[in-house]
Amino acid sequence: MSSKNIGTREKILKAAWELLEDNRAKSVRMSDIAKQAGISRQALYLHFPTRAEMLVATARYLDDVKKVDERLAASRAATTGVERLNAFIEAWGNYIPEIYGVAKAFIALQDTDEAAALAWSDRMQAVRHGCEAAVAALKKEGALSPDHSPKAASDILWTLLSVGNWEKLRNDCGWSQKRYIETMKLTARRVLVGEGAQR
Amino acid sequence: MSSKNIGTREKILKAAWELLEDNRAKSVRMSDIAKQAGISRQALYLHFPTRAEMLVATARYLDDVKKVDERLAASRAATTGVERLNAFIEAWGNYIPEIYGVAKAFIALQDTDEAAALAWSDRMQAVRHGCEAAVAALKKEGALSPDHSPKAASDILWTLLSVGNWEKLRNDCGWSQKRYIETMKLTARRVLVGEGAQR
DNA sequence: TGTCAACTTTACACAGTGTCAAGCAAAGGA
DNA sequence: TCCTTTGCTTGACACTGTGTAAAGTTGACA
Repeated sequence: MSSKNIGTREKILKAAWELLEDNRAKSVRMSDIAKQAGISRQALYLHFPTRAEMLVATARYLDDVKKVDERLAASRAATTGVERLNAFIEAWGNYIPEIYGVAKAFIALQDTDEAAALAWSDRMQAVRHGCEAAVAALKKEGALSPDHSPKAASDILWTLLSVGNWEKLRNDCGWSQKRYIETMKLTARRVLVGEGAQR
Repeated sequence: MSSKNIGTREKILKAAWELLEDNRAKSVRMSDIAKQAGISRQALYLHFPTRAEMLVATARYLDDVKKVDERLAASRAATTGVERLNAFIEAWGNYIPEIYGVAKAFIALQDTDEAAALAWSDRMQAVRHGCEAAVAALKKEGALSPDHSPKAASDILWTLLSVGNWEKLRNDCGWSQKRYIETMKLTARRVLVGEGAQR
């Protein structure tokens, strides 16, 4: 044990996750998390100095449990560029609903908390690398649309696949998850892949 | 005069706008707005019962000064569907930077304040109607891609043109406003317009 | 038996929103 | 001229949520 009780720390992270998961939008307070974890509010501060750092830890915990990086990396196995693009969209797009609660809390914190903003931007960079890899695969086989440089194409794909867009389509527009994935695949292909290599 | 001093009310709205405009991200407090308007914090509450209602009024004031609805309506003058789509993207896309400060404050409020959420969603519905009109124009001349129903196409266009996407591309990806507009036009065409009628 | 770590309880400082009440100054009747 | 109303000021305070501080409890382990 490096320090503290490892069990309590995990209880906290799980509690935070659970609350963020279904308490959508409503602010999850430190006291709520403590109650959920079955400990005192102050014990929380023994493990995490601030709310922001606790959320960062929660995000890491989630990534760890859910294995995002592995899932994103798996999309690299596809042979053709388009297949790879599809695999990446599927991997990330299906991951979003699993982290949505935590993601939303992070996005809300971005304006007020420097550390949280940094942590979130770091996680989003991982997604960006996935976008860049998919675009590079297209480029390599000449399938990338001549309208976009690889950087521009990555920017577009990254923006397209943002949590905000997922939220809008699923919540505001009432799309199903399946439809979201399929439309994203189609859209990405239309925008990024050159006319000759659409399929 | 219905009540209160109309001059002070406008001073407040202008002050709020100015602060939201360049105080990006940093939270603009009621006391900050009062100071900027040259009145006491309490006088603010004589005009607006809550921060949320003040922001709603600020948004309305902005729309009034900037004439969004007129600008969006102007895009309906275009003859062909694609031209209309372009005109709409240009009108709305160039409006975003002018309201970005206020928009951001609203988006931040969405989770905590019901009234603010409603007001913002109402404003976004206006944009949505513009999207629907542009899509309908495409559909009418058979230029709408067979991949999408009018509703789906509107959803996609609406999502594409969200403030969040503008923010990501301009701030995180470093795009120029001109580039944003041009790429959005191209993207919308690629995604929404059928193969035969791309230009 | 003593000590240490993890946790509890209680209390408080601080920021920001929103409320309340008393006072003040100018405009405009009667 | 006095009186009332309107729009504002000043100052105090309640409430919520975060984060700090300190003293007390409990159980493990040596």
